[in-house]
Amino acid sequence: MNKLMAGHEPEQDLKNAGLKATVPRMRILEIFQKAQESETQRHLSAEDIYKQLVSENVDIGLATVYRVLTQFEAAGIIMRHYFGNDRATYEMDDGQHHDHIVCTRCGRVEEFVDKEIEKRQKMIAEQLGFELEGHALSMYGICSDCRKKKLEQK
Amino acid sequence: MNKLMAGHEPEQDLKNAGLKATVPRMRILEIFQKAQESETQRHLSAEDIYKQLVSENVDIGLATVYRVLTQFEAAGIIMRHYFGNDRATYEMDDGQHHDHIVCTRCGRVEEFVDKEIEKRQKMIAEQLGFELEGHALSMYGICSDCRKKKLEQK
DNA sequence: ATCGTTGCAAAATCTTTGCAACAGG
DNA sequence: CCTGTTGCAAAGATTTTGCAACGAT
Repeated sequence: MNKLMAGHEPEQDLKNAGLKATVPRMRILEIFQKAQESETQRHLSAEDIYKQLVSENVDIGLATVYRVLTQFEAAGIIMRHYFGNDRATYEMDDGQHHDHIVCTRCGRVEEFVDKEIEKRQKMIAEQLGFELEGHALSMYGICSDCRKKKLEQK
Repeated sequence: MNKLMAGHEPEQDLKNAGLKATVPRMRILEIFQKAQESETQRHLSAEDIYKQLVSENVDIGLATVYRVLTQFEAAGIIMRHYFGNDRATYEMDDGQHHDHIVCTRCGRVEEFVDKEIEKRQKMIAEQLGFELEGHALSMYGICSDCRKKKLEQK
């Protein structure tokens, strides 16, 4: 029960973030921690989380999920992304910036960082007279699995 | 009244795109053509267009604006972007791909292209096993005008 | 006991759709 | 004319908010 366990002790993690350790917040944080460890599905929407909680017989409202997500984002526990255009998805914020490539068939998301791209972005912002605050780079394509399926169908 | 005037003859442009030249479509296309020439405000939302038409005493419904925008996008006349997260904005599609940097203070949008970034994106997609279909790179920052204002306030 | 938190329902926002009236070719 | 198009109103989808009840300390 020490700080080294951070990341697996929802109650302590919440208190460290200055948030009361309530049932909804702990359950939601657990879902993110579990998702973080999984190969796929690190990115969850409010609806995803709500459905999972309901299926676990947790009595919760969708509004609460939204409120908790907002609080977690403000606390730097999670990050919000808008991939398509419609719904927001969230993933744990490990402090390391990264960009995404999203499969347009199955929705799978892979993450990457490219120092060269980051460097050129800074340069371009400077040239255009902007003080760069952030950026969002999302690429869209067909992942290896879906490409295989595509070939099999032919 | 010839093809060389394309870009300034809404009626002909619409027919070329396979769309009937109706009043709403012509008015909306004109708005985009005018916006295209302006230094600022090349990016318009459905609401922007609707308000402008209403202010010009054109009898039109917001639903029609949305329908026309969808048709124009399908016809390759305009491109849709999602900068923030909430509303979509559109700009004329000149056929040349470009990315955007958006001022977080005043909403001003500048466009740019960087061959090196494009090249590395292709490379990364390949490494991750994706067949790249597209990408969206938006940077966010404070533009030169807003930086000046910021300094004056201090 | 206190003050933040929750669930519910209602509202807000942006966008799409059903439908009868209308208009372009 | 005939079919596509429009305006209006209503529905959808996602997210936010008001409020009274509830719960952690």
